[in-house]
Amino acid sequence: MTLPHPTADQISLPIVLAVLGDPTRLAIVRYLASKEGVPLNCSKFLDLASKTNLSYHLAKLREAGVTRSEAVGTSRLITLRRDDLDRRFPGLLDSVIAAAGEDKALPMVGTADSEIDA
Amino acid sequence: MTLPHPTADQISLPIVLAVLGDPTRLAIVRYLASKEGVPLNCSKFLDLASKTNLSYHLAKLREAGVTRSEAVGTSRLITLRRDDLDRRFPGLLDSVIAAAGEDKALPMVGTADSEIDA
DNA sequence: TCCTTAGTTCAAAAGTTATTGAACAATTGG
DNA sequence: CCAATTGTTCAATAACTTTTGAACTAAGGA
Repeated sequence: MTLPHPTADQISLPIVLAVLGDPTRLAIVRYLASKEGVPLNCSKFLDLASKTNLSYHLAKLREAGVTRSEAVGTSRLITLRRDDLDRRFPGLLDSVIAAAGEDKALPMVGTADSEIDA
Repeated sequence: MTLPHPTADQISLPIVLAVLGDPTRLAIVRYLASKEGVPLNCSKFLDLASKTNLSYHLAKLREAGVTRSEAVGTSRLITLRRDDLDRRFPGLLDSVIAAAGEDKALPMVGTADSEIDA
């Protein structure tokens, strides 16, 4: 672990909720949850936002304690902090992810808007 | 019901999360949940914020579909939309409220800071 | 070494949200 | 009718957040 992460007990509920209250970040978390166990790098999310903007959103998720980012070579391997989140806020992540799955308005990783509009 | 409320299926997950991601609003929801069934008026929340600011936060909660405000005389009776929220986002409200209950940093209705600091 | 890939940082601009006070309505009680 | 109570609206401001592009670092491969 290279970048600054809060410890499990530093994770704050309002901050987590605010961070998840952004459609781009919610889409990232939803995708991470769907690939749980598989560490993903930032490039997976490039259809959600620009590289710079992704860097910003991924930092927000990391600083809130929602994700863990590990530097490996020039990559960042990003994982959901499910263990810590479940311990701090039992049931929260699952209900958010389930609800996000029902939300047709959320952006999706791997679903180019251009293909839909075309 | 007098003021504009979204219908249950208009309630949006990111908006609900963003709205709950504010400590003042989270404290309001936490208190509403603790008095569930009892409609409360705005004055109950005056130790959280000024009257004007409360009006703003209560409007946000209402517009997000988290609360229902009914005009009765010069009062607004405010209730949690638990039924609609549970239907749309099963488990979400309960896990948020449970987590908020553990959060010592959240402002509290009926606990004047002045008394604590004194 | 040079080039590419992966991602960060910085500063600026744009947009949004929160907070305030003064002025306003609407209802209720005297 | 008058005054008090309850809460809203409005405009201003302050404070954040998001987005952008250009410049940067760091690792890895040819």
